[in-house]
Amino acid sequence: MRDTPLRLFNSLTREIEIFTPVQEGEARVYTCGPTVYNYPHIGNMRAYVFADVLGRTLSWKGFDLTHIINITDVGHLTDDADAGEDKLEKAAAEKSQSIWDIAQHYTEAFKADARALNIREPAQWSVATDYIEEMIEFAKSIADRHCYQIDGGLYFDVSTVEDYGRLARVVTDAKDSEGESRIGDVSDKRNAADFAIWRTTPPGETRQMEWDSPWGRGAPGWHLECSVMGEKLLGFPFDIHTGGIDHREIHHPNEIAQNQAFCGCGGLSDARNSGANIWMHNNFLVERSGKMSKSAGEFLRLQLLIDKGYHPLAYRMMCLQAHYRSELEFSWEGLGAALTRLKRIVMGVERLRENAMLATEINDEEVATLCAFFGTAISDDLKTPAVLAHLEELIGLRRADPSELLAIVADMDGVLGLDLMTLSRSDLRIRPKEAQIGEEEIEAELIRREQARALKDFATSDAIRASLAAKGVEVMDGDPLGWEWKLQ
RNA sequence: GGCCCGAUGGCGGAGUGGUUACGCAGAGGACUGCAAAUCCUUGCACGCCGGUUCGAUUCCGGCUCGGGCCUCCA
Repeated sequence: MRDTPLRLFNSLTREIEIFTPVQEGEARVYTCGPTVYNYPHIGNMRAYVFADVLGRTLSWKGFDLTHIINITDVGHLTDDADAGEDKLEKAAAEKSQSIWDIAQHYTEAFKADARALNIREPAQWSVATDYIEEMIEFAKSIADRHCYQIDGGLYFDVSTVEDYGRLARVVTDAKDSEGESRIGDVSDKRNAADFAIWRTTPPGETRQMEWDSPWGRGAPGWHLECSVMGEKLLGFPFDIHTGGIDHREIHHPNEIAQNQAFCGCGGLSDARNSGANIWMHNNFLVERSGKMSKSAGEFLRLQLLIDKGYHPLAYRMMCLQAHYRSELEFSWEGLGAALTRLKRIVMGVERLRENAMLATEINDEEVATLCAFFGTAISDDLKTPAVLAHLEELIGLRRADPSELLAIVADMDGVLGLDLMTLSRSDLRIRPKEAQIGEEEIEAELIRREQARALKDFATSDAIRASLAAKGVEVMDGDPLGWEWKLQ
């Protein structure tokens, strides 16, 4: 099962390809990380759950994984590519805090969410502002042949590389900015798609984050950091570059163009010229009102789910139930369904651990078949929905040795990352922040109720149950926990 | 205006040229004083119109609807 060839969808070729590492036995992966000017919403986190499953799968298959996730703490603008304020500068101004404090705060918030979702620590969280010198060096090396300077700074001329925009499948006539494009001020760029490599600070202004460069004092363009850190930390070409599907259209084509310029590479019919062999993109988490957006004001944070009582891994389960390339619809009902599913799996694992299911006759064939299915599913472009189905069937097998099943579950969970071996039923108890009654009080009431039941005073016991129900507590006599908060 | 994607049962979400995963919800059963929880079993679907085919949910065309991108965004 481990040696089933790993097949992954490459956005660059739009085809499923067999993963073949650049370096035998190694896997080097770069994931576009968050811009830390605000809290991440759960849609943002889907990208890292996906990248984590990819990384876990590579590890599970025995590759020596080097995973880089960057932290973007400079360079993102609030509106179009040339005119907006830097998001971080803006956030800092609004809170009248140091931009560095802002970045630090939201970086920690992001990492906390990642931990809560069981996203493994990458080999390195690479921070953009730690690589300013390298960015300048990188830019210098491509400036003569691929860039030009205008008022806003140093710009990349996309017509100087072959196959610009292939990843996006955009029929970009670089020379032609006519048509109905809604981009307003295209300033004096040579091509509409040209982008900033280095943005100079306008005369008379000062920014909290700015550096000297051969093109004037200013800050790097957003696309530069990923090229530089990818090259520095992993080397071109590395194996896999991941990110959200939105990056397929602008950020990654630009990054690829920079990479081509840097290594003097030709066209993209050879994927390696892009800097990475495989480009992978996860689709969005959406809600009825449309795509989640940071700029739309309120957004769903992981902490909100936790406050409502959901274990964070319920959200991970929700992600795993859908294929990473499909849009996934978020709803509270759906999250509840994922939590219930996770709970039942965890209870099944607990049952195995207690050896509650004693096998009467062993049928190794069933086990072997399911293991093979698992290997096939995860190797087939990370089909986690199928993996979950196989896992549940496996846990329910009657004619199998529980300890053997347990070992297999542990192995599968190495890929899924749902903490199935350590999570317990009680960990998954719904825990709303806004509970109207304390746990001690509940326990006391339950003792009273048990006493009444012992005396067969069902009127009293039912009254206690009803009064607890009114406070959002559901009594469950047959459950190891005894009681549970109700959702909502 | 341009480019692209999707449309599967009550909800979410897989997959397939012929026997249509799975989860949640629902139903029935076991258990329970009852209920809940749990376990077992189980009903329910492939947007519309054509075409290809012995046969299409699956392939092709059109239509309708929904969504995304073209501007920062996972």
